[in-house]
Amino acid sequence: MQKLPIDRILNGCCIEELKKLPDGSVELVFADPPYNLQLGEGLTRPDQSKVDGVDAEWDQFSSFKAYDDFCREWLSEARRVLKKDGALWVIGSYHNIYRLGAVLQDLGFWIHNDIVWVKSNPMPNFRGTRFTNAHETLIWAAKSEKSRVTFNYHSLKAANEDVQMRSDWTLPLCTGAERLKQDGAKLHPTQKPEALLHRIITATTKPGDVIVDPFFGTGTTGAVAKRLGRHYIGIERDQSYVLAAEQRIGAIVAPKNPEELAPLPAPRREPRVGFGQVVEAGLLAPGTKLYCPKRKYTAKVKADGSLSTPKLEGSIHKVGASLQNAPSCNGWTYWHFEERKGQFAPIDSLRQAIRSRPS
Amino acid sequence: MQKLPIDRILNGCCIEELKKLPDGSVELVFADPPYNLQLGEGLTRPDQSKVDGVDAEWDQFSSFKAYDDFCREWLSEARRVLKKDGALWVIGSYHNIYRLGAVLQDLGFWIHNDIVWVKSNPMPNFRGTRFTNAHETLIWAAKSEKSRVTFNYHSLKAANEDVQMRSDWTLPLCTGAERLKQDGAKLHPTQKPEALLHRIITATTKPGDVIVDPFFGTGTTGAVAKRLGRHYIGIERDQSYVLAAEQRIGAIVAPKNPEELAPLPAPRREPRVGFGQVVEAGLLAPGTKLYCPKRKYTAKVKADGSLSTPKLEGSIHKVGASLQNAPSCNGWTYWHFEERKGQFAPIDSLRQAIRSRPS
DNA sequence: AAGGTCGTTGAATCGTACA
DNA sequence: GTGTACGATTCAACGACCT
Repeated sequence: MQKLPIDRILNGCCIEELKKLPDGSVELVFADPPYNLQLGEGLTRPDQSKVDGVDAEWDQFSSFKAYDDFCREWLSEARRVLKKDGALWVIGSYHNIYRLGAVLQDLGFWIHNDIVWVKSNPMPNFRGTRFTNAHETLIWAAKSEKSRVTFNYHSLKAANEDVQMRSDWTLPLCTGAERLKQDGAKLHPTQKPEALLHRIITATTKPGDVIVDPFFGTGTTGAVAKRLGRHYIGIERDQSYVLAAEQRIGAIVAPKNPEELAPLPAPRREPRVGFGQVVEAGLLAPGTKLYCPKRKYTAKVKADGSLSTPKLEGSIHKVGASLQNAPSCNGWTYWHFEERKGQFAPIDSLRQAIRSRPS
Repeated sequence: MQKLPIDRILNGCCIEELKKLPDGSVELVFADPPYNLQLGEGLTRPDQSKVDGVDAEWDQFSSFKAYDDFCREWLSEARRVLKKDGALWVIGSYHNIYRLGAVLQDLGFWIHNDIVWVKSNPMPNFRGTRFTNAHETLIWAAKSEKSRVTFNYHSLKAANEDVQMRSDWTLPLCTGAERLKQDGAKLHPTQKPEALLHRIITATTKPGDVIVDPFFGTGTTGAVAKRLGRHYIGIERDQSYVLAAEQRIGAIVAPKNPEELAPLPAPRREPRVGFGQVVEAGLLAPGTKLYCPKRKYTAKVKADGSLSTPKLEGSIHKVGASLQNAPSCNGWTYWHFEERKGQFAPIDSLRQAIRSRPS
């Protein structure tokens, strides 16, 4: 049996290189496989600039079946390489995550959680045709139903203000100085933020564990693993990525006392409360009349969470601004509803009610 | 072909009852399918043999296959029943959503978004072995890639503080008075909050549309549909749920004023005004100079409502696109005229002036 | 120095009405 | 059905540059 190529990057195809690794030899696999995006013609922003989309050859598959076959192959090898109590993380979007999830269940992996990476700064939908694609999905699965996987529950809870870490993680994209660049352009189209790997590794591995990443890219997994006192084995077929990753990881100093490394707390963004939620929650019925502070103007609540007057329609803010001929208006404090006969309250009180709902 | 059983609950198996509905007859399917099929009890293999649990892995595969077969059957019927531009929503957790997603993709449904329902008050994980399961996943998919589905973009934006609605929705569980009870116990184990259905229905249907829910349960879909001026067809095999749903929906008063239900119209639904009309109306004299936003390019207004530069002639859109070397251009917002000395305004403001003229 | 403005960018399955 | 022309459409974060 081969010796495990610890803390090295193997330059080659993920399936072939996985096949060279011995059975039951590693604690964790983290995988960020191709998403099979199948993008159409070039997308432009409203200002006519072009979106730098993912058009790499490695992301193209001819059919769902071709993609499924690919997944089945590398996931089988990943499962073989895992120790009995080992675990797997995969990340994907709606394009591929249902394929991945179904295949890994078929192979006997046992899902513990799926995790939603809620992006604090996603790319908007430029054409106004869909919801902003603001999240990606991760699956955390054990090698089998009987595996007793590592889960550092207490350190996660302690790091998270003594409440259990939830399945929704709000984190920003990988931008700024963290993003690897070459001649000013991003080196890799889909580099993941280190904070994401930090949380995964501190949650589900112990110091000294070995983590295999079969789609190593620019080596985020290796960088975070080294910083956290874990070992990595990277597999990457593009040599320019291998070189960049080696340089990146080489600059990182491994810690002296990995046991002391705490997981990242999970700050939860205060969710935006829109007027639509007030209507959805049944706090104001469609058709209810709203009044401006001096009762001079009125508007009607619509079922979709907009306001209407005989001449105007739009958000609580836009309609308020138009009526006053002002550039802007805070609709929450401008619009009032009749709470009791002759008693008016600003609709902001209803937003407060939503914010303080059971949690 | 049968008449559509509008605003009724059909007491029976979802597949059999769906089969009775005519082809291409409804705008939306919302489905909250059961996913306890793989949990041992009540599970039968496709061949109806007993599960003995000796061969755990084969057994698991067999149970996934049974669930997939079930999904394929009801999703096929759901797709058949949908109009050409119809759409489907399904909700699930990690137990079943990967099966559902993969099957619906295989059947030709075209995913537009997946949506994460982030629960503001989830049940904690009592044993401390996993992350708190704090979300469920919804998939919004069109009948096919070519479908032009309903998406009330402007309603959603107005309801959400004038920013695009994202794919992560934070909403509380269905609790309190909204939760149907019987002798103090919850009547249905997985009753969904009305706010969730409210957002789905206002986002992706128009008033008067027909919504089929093949797993009707206690009728949340029907209740919200009725309140929003949409029609429903519920299918439910448990008669006690049917009775509860009928009572619940019967107590709801359908809205009187359709204008309160209408989605915010897109600006483009306003009557089309050509640039020629601006010139005809004398709002811009032939020969007037127009400027691009950065004042880099200029063009002259011609009497026939076209633009000219020394090298180019054509519509406001074509000339703008050519100058920028862009595939397309909205001339209304690209071209500016000098309103007062040093003050520029887009020519779109002149179109607005024409639209708001008394006619 | 602190603060404001402007420009850039990120895993994206991103039109439609009319002739 | 198909081709053509109109014309609708973006949020948050970060860095550069200016006042």
